[in-house]
Amino acid sequence: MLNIKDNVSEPTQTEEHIKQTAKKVFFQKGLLNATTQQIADEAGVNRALIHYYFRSRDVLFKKVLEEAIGETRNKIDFIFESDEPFKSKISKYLDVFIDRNAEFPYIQNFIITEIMQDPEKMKEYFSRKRSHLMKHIVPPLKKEIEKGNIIPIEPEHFIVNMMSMCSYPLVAKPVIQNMFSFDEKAYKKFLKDRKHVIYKVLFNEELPEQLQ
Amino acid sequence: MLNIKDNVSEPTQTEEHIKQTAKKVFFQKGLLNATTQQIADEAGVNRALIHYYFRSRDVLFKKVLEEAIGETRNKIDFIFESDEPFKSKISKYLDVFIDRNAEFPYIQNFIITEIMQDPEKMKEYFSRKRSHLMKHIVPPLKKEIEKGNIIPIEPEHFIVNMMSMCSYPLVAKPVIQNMFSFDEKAYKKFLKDRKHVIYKVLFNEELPEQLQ
DNA sequence: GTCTATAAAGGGATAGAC
DNA sequence: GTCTATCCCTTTATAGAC
Repeated sequence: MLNIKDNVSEPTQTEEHIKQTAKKVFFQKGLLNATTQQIADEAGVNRALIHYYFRSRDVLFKKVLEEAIGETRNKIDFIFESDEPFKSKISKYLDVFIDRNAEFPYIQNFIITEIMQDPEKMKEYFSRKRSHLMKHIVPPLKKEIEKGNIIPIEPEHFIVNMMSMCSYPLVAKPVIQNMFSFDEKAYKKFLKDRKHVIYKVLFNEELPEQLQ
Repeated sequence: MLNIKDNVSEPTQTEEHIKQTAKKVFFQKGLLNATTQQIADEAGVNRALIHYYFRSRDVLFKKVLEEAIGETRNKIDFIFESDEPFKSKISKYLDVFIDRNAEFPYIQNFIITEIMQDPEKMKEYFSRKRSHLMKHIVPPLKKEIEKGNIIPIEPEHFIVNMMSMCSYPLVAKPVIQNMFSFDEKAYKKFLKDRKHVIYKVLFNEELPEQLQ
């Protein structure tokens, strides 16, 4: 009997374990230039196994990055495909975006550095069609502005403001900790407050209790 | 006759040229892991010369980074040591910060990645005393809030909001260009508008004409 | 599937000629 | 000051034993 799984190459436990370890090393630890040896050590496997499963370091890179991007995209699409009010969607988006960036603070750094070294890679990681964020945010934002519920602003600037204020504090964690003499506890507290601060800055009103 | 310059090792033309090239390769091109060969090629000199002038790649790194950080710090200190009104200082700070980030978009990326790989490096790049930004911004910001001129906000969040909205669009240039399908011209126009947008978000009022 | 051994390439650093 | 030649180390990748 023919087993379809033989064709789609069901990942083994070891393969999956290596991938998860690589994700951690690259995006959590920020070791952008981690060697295959480092990843193998961290995963507790022999270095040759990485090549056995992924052929090359580059392929492992791509697999891990695509997976991480895809996960975030799915979460965000799920939020915006619901029929909640716009501000409530944005509130949930802040949660997801902050959480994802807290889990993998170096993923954006990684993307930017990778793309910089070879701009052609952009096309590999992002689809050619217009960003899903644009699609999800621009039309309802314009409507809310027309209705007078949101201070007038170009949608592009609104999106960039939102992403900036979410991403930067997480990406630049060491800089911020140093600047304000934050220990780990103080930094965590600071992050926890960010959601309220960002919501207030974006909409010029307090985050309602039911969205907290 | 004793020449003092012999002691302080006046940089030669070639030495300076290599340093400027390295600055460009690292911070403009974002080639964080540029090899000495790449830098030598870009500068049009022999690779051995880099070692002759700087002994090691690491020393060159540090020199270049310290120089870039120092330049920015001087510009910012100059602004805040004047006796202009607070909002006017912030407006000038936005100019400097956006300009510097536009010139060297990858310097923050570089700092973050370096520090992540060895947190001890933080101490080399930043002085132990409290950040100059804190010193310059926190007291006058509190006063303005008391006077009712600025919407109440924790100074730390104010500073992070400001830095986020300045830095991110420049650091994440390729991401933004892709998301909004911006060509070079559209991206430049977008950046030009940022100053107004950020000022408006920070102070909830339009940027006055005399500060443009 | 997993390991050892080794090939092959790249990159930092230095010695020494000019 | 500048160049060539070379050493040494790291890292990726693969061949082949088990």
